[in-house]
Amino acid sequence: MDEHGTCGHHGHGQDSHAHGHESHGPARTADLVARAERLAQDLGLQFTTLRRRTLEVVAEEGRPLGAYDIAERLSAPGKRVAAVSVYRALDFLTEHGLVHRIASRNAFVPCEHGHGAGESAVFLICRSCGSVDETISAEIERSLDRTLAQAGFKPASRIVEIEGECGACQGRQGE
Amino acid sequence: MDEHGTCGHHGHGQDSHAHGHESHGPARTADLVARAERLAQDLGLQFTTLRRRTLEVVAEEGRPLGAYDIAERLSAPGKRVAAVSVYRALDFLTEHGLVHRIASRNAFVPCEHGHGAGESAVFLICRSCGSVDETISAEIERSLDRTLAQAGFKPASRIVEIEGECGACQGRQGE
DNA sequence: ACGCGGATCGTTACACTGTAACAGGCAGGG
DNA sequence: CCCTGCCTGTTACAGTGTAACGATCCGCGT
Repeated sequence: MDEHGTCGHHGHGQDSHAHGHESHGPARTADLVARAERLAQDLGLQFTTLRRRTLEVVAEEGRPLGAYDIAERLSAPGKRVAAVSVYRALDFLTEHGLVHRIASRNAFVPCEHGHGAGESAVFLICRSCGSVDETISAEIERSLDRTLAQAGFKPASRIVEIEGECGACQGRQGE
Repeated sequence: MDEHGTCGHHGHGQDSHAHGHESHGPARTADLVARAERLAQDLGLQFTTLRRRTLEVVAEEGRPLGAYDIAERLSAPGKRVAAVSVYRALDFLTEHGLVHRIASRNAFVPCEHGHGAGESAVFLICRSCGSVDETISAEIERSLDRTLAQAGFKPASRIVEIEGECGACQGRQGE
């Protein structure tokens, strides 16, 4: 159930295509942790060990992780971490834009660029390799804002998730 | 936990704003059932009693219903309908575009306009009254298509769900 | 030092969401 | 009639998420 096939993408970065995640690994993780520490410092919040480790686990994995998966990875033979604790840590992390929740998968991914928590992202979820690519398009935001204004609707949070096949997986089709 | 406050909306229907659901009631229900019967006729599918009643229940309610809520409404003192049966009926109904699943709520709403199952809709979910408004914007679709093409991503299904406050609820704020 | 309040975390219990597997029922075709 | 395919009923179970309570830790004012 693992084998996440290193979906390379390629992203000729137009329109602030903010990913470039060959090997989601430790680099991004360190960035995220640093951002979290700065954020906690500035706002007087507590970036506790559990929260840091939760963030690290999510960031190391290159694809969406369920809360129970995270709990499992955080647990050690003598030291079990309950899912409920992970949920609380995830609440904190999502509130401050450090991780995103993928509603269509009940899973979580690290935020792959430094946008504030208020912005909206588009998630491209590959059905073949399971990778998630986070992009931002000002054009989409504009169209959405226009539609929302027409409907007299005041948005609080936006969920845009596209399922399909990523560029890398279209090459090795049916393989 | 009910009290769905009759969120009237109003929708000055620009950009194919396809709702107009003052009182989601029986009218829409009959339309949907008729559509389902035609569809089943044409494709040689079975629009069974369970599927029809499930569709009716979803259509009568003006807001997202969970599968277990539907099961409860379909059950009678001596005749219990299991949730798993409802899920199967919902699978059928969603596959053919008669109802939509709201991923962020794990709930289902009737399709409020006659688009084919392939199209993509934008769901406006009100946090105050719980109503869901389904709209379609060609502009948003174009922006999305452009972004997806740029990313080399081949979409299969699209989820666009905006949470916030609907026009009607903004009037009676905090009330 | 002491107590206090607030936030975090551990633990248990529970509700809700969704699927797998198997058996019975029902219609249509040979 | 039997066989086949689809739908449904039933049970069991896995996965997701929250409520509630207690313990702990930490900073703060006295």
